[in-house]
Amino acid sequence: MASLVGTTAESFILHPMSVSGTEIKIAVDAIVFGYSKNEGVSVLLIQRKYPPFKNAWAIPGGFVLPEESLEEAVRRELMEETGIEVNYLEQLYTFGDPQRDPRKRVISVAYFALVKSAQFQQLKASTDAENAQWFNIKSLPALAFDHKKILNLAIERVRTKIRYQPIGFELLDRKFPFADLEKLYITLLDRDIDRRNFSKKVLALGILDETNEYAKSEGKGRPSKMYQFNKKRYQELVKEGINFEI
Amino acid sequence: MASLVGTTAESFILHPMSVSGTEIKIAVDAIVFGYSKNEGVSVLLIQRKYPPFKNAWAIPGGFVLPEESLEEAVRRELMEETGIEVNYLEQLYTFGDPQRDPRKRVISVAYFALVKSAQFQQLKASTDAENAQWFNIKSLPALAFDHKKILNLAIERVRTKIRYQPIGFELLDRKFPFADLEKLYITLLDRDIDRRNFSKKVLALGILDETNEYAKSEGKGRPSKMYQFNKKRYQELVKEGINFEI
DNA sequence: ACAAAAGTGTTAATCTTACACCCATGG
DNA sequence: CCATGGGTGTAAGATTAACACTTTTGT
Repeated sequence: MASLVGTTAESFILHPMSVSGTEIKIAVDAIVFGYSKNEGVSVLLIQRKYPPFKNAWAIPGGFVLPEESLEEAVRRELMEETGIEVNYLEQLYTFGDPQRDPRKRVISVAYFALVKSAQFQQLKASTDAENAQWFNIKSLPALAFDHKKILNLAIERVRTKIRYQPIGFELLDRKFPFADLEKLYITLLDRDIDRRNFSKKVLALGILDETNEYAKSEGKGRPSKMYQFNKKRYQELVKEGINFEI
Repeated sequence: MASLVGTTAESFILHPMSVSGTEIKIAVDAIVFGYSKNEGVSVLLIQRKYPPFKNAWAIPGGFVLPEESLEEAVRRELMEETGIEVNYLEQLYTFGDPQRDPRKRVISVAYFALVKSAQFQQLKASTDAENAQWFNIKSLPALAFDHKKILNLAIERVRTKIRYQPIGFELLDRKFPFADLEKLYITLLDRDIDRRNFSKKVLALGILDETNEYAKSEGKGRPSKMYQFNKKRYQELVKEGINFEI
């Protein structure tokens, strides 16, 4: 049987004693999204150190260990490769095409993840993972393997899902000015939103708590109230059959 | 390394020489839905011949072969185990909990599938797979492994998806009386539908062709026109940005 | 002629969209 | 006092929901 050295998919090396290759390896990959008001939506990529696709950018991920769940594997790999802890994690799709890895059959369970705005900012500065980097989704590099396809699916999923599930809040800080939420939706849906209609709609859902804090002004304009997402309330409302839709 | 005899997950046997068990096996499972006007929604299950869960009912599926895609694996296993060819196949979710199979680590990529009404009827009669059987989703037996969870997710997915994708047609015959479509929606959504509003809405989508055939009467009532789903037209409309929603 | 299911239109209610002015702050 | 962004209400239009009688067939 083929034997593998190392645990991350992007660095595995076929051992010289490899034989049949009938064994299928199972990996996880995670498309991590970050958001900031100024830069919009970014994804976290890592640069490969080994062939194939040496030096190409790729989605972080790696092989699943025998005793860990898929989600644990994702969180472990993200920590190892990028030093990040995500805030929201959801299974996206499983990619299993026999040719997707040129070396060997690898089936990859892809996840997408969201990080809070503050953490996204912070990570940008950290020196933790030198070969990990955020890329704005409007200017992505070429990607290794079928990672472009995975990434496109993830982007589409987030765009779609944000309209009927309150996942947008997972990209903002815990407390945020209302305008940030609006800007996030404008960015993701790529169209203008009427501020009045949007705020009426969102506030009518009853899942945002108004805090008594105000945004520190950035030099100009009226400071805005800070809001926070009330997850408990949201879950209660879901049970009562209310449905989020924007 | 553990070695496995046979290809179907529900019948695999650990070879006496098994050692470490660090190898993860990859399987596919498929929840196949059938529908008939009289019996409503059914799923296809197989009865296990080997322990664990010997004689319990289970979702059909099995291990992925080294050279086949996941979807090919599903179709192959369905043919082998139940003799069925499905009409619609979509990936559902990947189940990877380390404890889900008591013997060994098995990650399963679950699919759901839809078969046309006529084929569903026909298969019920066929003697092809003696240990395969249709069960109405309202009276399901206990299931092996975590298959109950998988099945529940599949049911939920179909119920949700039928509201925004035209997958309902995949459960009916190619030509069907309008009332059958309505009854399917009533069954799946589990609530009454106003016949006039429903037909207005569906016909307004412009994706149903009226044929010049009429349903053979079943003894009483006015015979209905037969309709058929125009998939090509639907795809054109999707490109133009129209969206199906019921 | 009656029982059973198919076919069809109108109105009220709800939801969605379009639209513009005043307010609070910093410079 | 000006520039900037925050905060807010109303009316028209579009969509959805409620509702019942006529037609066609078999018996």
